[in-house]
Amino acid sequence: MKAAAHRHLSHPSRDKILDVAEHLFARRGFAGVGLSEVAEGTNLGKSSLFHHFRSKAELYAAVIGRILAHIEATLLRALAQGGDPVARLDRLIDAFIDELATHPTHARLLLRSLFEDDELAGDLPEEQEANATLQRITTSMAHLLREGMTTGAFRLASVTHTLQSLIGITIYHFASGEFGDELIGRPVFSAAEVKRRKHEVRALLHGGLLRGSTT
Amino acid sequence: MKAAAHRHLSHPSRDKILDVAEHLFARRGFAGVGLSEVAEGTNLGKSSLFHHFRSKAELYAAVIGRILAHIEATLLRALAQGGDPVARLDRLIDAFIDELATHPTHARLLLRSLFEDDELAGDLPEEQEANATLQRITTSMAHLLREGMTTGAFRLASVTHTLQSLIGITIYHFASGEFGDELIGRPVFSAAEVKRRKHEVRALLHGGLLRGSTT
DNA sequence: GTCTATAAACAGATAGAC
DNA sequence: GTCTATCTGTTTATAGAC
Repeated sequence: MKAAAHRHLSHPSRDKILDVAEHLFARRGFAGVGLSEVAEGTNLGKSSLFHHFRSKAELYAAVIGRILAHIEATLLRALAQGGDPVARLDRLIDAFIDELATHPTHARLLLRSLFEDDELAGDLPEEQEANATLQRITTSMAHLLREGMTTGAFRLASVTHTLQSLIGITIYHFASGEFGDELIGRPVFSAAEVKRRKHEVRALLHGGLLRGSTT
Repeated sequence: MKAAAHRHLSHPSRDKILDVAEHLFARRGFAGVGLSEVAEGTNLGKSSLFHHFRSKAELYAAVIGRILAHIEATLLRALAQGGDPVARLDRLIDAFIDELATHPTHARLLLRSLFEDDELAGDLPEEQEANATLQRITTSMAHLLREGMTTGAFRLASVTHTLQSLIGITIYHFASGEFGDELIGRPVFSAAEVKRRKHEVRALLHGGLLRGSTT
């Protein structure tokens, strides 16, 4: 108990570094951010960063790990409330969208961590823990889909492809930045558009795009 | 006529640079690629790159512009074949998926160009032409959705949110890299999985995820 | 159109004082 | 735990010979 508790104690400088790095990495990615910028944003010297993180890669992995842990907690809380598969899926999507809308850096970082696999070697313990968290998230979502299909609540489909579609629909939208804002016509992160997004995604998942067809 | 034709003449070195840069930028993004790598991959000296492109940003914009032009041509060809809105949407999605599957760099570059707006200033003529192409693509897709909704072929929904969903479902999947491969269990770009993707996306768009509901 | 050489700025990381 | 100073390598870009 006590051994794990240190993770949640506040380390002011460390947390400040993580906060600043999270915003910068979300905007410009791993390679696009210099440690001098991070130092500047934290009012610390560049060298002080290396007291808290051994390398830039470790800092990046820590940022990703922190948001994945937060997302996992949010989604598991939504799933744990029970109900039939349809109710749980609706709640899961709503919770996911709320999470991404509340933390505008998360969608971009999540998307980057999924397809910037080339930037990191993958050998740091922080990266492996982040990958494990990601694994657990996808596994619980896949389990829900599988259950819904066996009980007949969901149409029979490929679980993994459906999972990819859910990820694409939810995460991409909140990562689309200026393009999304201009396309939608209002800020993607505004309260009204977040509410509309939930409604639109739910409608698409429930009934598809076509009218009155179940093909 | 003759004035525009020079765009399509072959400029061996220039095209080779674009090819090499396209692969590198797709993997590691704008900031993650050094011009020395591009030079190495083309068997040219670093300085020779500056004879063909004024700056790294211009090279990047040229890469993005080239793939956007290719995608626009592909999608317009699919739309031009006519038919009712449902037929045209199905053909559009199939053509889009085929395009992304045939050119594995495109999904990542497209996604990056949508949300790496911070990396480029946006003032180069190459960037503005790329943005105009992107605008035309989204406009024709929006037009199709609007037509389908007014004729009653599609369920009434937000055109722009539906557009975002279509983009997320199609592009993200082919940009998901190792994560996607591991989730699906087979290479996302394998012929069998591309075929399955088309089928799964069509099923989701036609009937949604729930069984026998049209809510 | 490609090359060598070089400039000038910046990167990540380390040493050691305080 | 933060600092100054420094090392080493790399970055984009330019100048000018061929």
